[in-house]
Amino acid sequence: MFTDTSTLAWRKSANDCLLDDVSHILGDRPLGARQAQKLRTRQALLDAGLRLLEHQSLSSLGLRELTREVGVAPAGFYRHFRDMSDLGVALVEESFGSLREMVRAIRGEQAKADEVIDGTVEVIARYVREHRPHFRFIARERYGGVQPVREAIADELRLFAEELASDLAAQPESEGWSPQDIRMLADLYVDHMVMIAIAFLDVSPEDPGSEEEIANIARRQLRLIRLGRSHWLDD
Amino acid sequence: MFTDTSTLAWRKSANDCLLDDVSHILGDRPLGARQAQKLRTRQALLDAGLRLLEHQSLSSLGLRELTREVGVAPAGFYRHFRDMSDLGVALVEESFGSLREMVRAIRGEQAKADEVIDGTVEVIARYVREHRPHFRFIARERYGGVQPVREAIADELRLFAEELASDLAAQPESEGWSPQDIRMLADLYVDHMVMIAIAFLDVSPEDPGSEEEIANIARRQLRLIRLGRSHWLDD
DNA sequence: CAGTTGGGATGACAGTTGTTCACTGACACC
DNA sequence: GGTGTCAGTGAACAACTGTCATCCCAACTG
Repeated sequence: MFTDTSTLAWRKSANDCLLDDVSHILGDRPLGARQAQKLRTRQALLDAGLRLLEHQSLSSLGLRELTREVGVAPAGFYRHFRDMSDLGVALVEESFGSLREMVRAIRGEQAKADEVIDGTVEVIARYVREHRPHFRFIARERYGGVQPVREAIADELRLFAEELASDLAAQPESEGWSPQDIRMLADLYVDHMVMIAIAFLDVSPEDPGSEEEIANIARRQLRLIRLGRSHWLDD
Repeated sequence: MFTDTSTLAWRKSANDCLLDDVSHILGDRPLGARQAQKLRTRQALLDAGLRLLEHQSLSSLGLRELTREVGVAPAGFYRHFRDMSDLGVALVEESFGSLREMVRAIRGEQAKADEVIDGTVEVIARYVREHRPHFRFIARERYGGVQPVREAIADELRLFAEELASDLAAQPESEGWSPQDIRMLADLYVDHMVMIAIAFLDVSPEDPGSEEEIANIARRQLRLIRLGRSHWLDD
């Protein structure tokens, strides 16, 4: 009798607002209700973590605090993650996963310079708008207290910079550029795109006025960098 | 008999490597051994905090952990700070205090563009070299979990950007520039100087090779921005 | 020289924390 | 249909946390 009620209580707390989100991961194939349930609680831990991390940093997030939020016994946490920094790394992957989608949109289209800049700023704004908790987490932990998480973020950003560098190298404006210079330009761009995203972060909640102001500044900054790029080989 | 030993033990732990550091604050005037002692323990708390914060973030630093390090009773902490974020704000002021000195050195001298850039990068490198714990703290907490500290850092950086903007406005290259454009350039510079400092942070310990490499990249990035600046009004 | 002040020590308070353990019962597989 | 696997449980652990009222005694004031 007790087992039933407790199971139901767990079902309720673990499932709400999750069933749809993971269904596409499971696919149409029967993956076994067992593993599906495990994935669902794992996702519930990640979601609750992201929620709690909106107003604190990972190093101050308690294991019990998290499991309490999900409605799982403290010990259950260890079935999914070795420790808190393990969960943090998983959150990093999740965050950059959703980012990568949006980036591909930009990489694909070839347009003239100003359109690229406008599109870039718009994609950054949209990413922050639609994934604010994710990016807030990234910004907090990029130089935060948990080493493995810091390294995971650094790796993702390095990867991002490398992709951008190869994109830049393929452009006609890069003729005569050394690989090192292209890389330093890519780093400059990546750093500033992160700064732009952070600027959106602090102001965005339903305030289209200042969001547009930030976007305006961001566009001009990117344009200035592009201007410097186009005169790099002038002597 | 017990009181003596405990007092001595406290004296020892609170004073080491501190007596010289605060002497210039106390001045030559007799300030009262009473208040001098208070200042000394306050400073000891700040120093120990900075030491402990080298490998963790402020939100995870415990009050007892800190007082234990200093050799002071836990309750004694409240004589000097209301709470941890109060100490954090004090550390922010301390950090930017030492930075401000070095910045004035750059602001004063007028030289040609490349020399300014080289000097800037050198000053950043020196600041990180000589005040690594301070800057590590700033980098960690700039977007960290403690709101008052975050705001204190943001205020200091805004002040810094405003000073830089007024410097830029006074330069002949800024003729025809709108105040908004000058401000956006100043923000761009400040953000990147912070990024440069962070880059120095991760690599500096007795590795002149990679320090010089970072400096090289930083110089080229700043030069590219300056190039963009000088063509901003080209049409 | 007394009296007051206040920096600091003390010890206990009531919670909280991360981690481990044996255990259970629903699922998956043969 | 029986059996092993394993996600999740709940209790117990020791260590830790911030906060408080209280006392001590050196340092200041008059």
